[in-house]
Amino acid sequence: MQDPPPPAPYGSGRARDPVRTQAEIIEVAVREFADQGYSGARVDRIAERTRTTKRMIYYYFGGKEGLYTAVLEHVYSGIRQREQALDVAGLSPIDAIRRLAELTYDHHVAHPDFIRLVSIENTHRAEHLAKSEALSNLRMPVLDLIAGILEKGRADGTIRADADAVDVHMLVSSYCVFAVANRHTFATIFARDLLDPERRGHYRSMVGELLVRYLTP
Amino acid sequence: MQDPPPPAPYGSGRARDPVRTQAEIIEVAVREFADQGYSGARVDRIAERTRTTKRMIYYYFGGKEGLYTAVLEHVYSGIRQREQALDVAGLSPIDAIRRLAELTYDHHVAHPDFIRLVSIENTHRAEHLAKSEALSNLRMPVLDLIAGILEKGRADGTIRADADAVDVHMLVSSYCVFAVANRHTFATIFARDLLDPERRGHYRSMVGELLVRYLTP
DNA sequence: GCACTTATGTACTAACTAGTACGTTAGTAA
DNA sequence: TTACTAACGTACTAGTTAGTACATAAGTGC
Repeated sequence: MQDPPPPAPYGSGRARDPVRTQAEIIEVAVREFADQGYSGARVDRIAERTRTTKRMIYYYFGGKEGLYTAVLEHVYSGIRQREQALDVAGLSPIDAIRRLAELTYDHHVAHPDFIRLVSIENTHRAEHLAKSEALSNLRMPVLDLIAGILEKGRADGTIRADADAVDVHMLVSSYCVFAVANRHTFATIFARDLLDPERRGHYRSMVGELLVRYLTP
Repeated sequence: MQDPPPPAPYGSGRARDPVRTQAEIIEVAVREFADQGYSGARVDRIAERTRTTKRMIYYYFGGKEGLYTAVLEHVYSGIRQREQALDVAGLSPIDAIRRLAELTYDHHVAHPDFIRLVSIENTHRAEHLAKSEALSNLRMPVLDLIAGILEKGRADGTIRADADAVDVHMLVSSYCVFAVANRHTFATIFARDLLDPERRGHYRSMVGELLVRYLTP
């Protein structure tokens, strides 16, 4: 009698809800893969942490690799959507670049799982990304935004003529990704936490200034 | 009779050479861990690719984790030694910074395994680095070099007063690490290989210019 | 040439892990 | 209400993988 029957957790019987089941699997899998890497992630552990079973992972995603690819597609579609919401209209080209750099910094700091998954995918030489049709042809909207700013700036002489949109994106990304992706080894060796809330403002304005100085003629 | 005895591969009997045995294990393990990540690496595969057996890995390194830590210590000691050989004497502070940035770029491009292992260690939140006494207290010599350059430049007015050595190192690292670490996802999505030999010169001078512009008062 | 330590090889195991065979229930359309 | 399909759960398996028990040979000191 010290063994009361466990209450049926979510109503009686099974709650059939394929959309929620898949969403929940993805959500848990994002964390597991971001935390443990592809090889370190465990399908059983993911299943445990959902309200469904391992069987459903195989039912919906085919297997570990399919689930991982779905996770990549999920997080990339997230950043793509947020990039489309970026707004720098009404700013001068220089201010627009500064704003873009700072917003990118904010975004990356706010989404470490995305950065971790990108690092992990690079460890595997982006082979899953390349295989995914949904992803390998993905053009990121931020590129068009940058190209527009640069063009305007070149026209009014506030931005150097040889500025290239992909390079600008690379500069912003490298700075923002590093702070998140290499946070732990950097902190261990140089005793400085790049994401220390007290230094956020400093590092945030730094990337803006870095880009502005680089792009000024 | 169609089964000729396999020739003893390396002289007759066992060649006892503990130094070479350990060195060979480390060398093979660097590649395996850099290629596959910590969880993806296989102790059996490492053993296969050496002239010794798995038993020796456990004899010398205690286990997979000990071997991985030894690999980290090995590659960090390598970069530390090469940093000590950096020579920017006789250059103006500005030229010294430019040179330092470009040499760091060259170094990182030449040692992708190191960058990959750092990424992998960050995936695991630098827990092995932190545990290793040999590594967690490691001060990188490049920091003193940068500090010296900045001090000289502040004195003669060629470098802004608020420049910080750790931040400068972070700027250089972020750029150089990104090109190697995120090469694959970047190439897949933006169709540009950051390590394309034809673009090396461009990206090499870019990091120098980036730093010089940022540090100019 | 003998005792002892270090280095090495072979063969094995316990535990884990991705994946599956098989059965069952909930909703749906007729 | 019945036949059917999509969604789900349980119990299992085959293969892998880190780690070990045990035996043995190569040097070393005397």
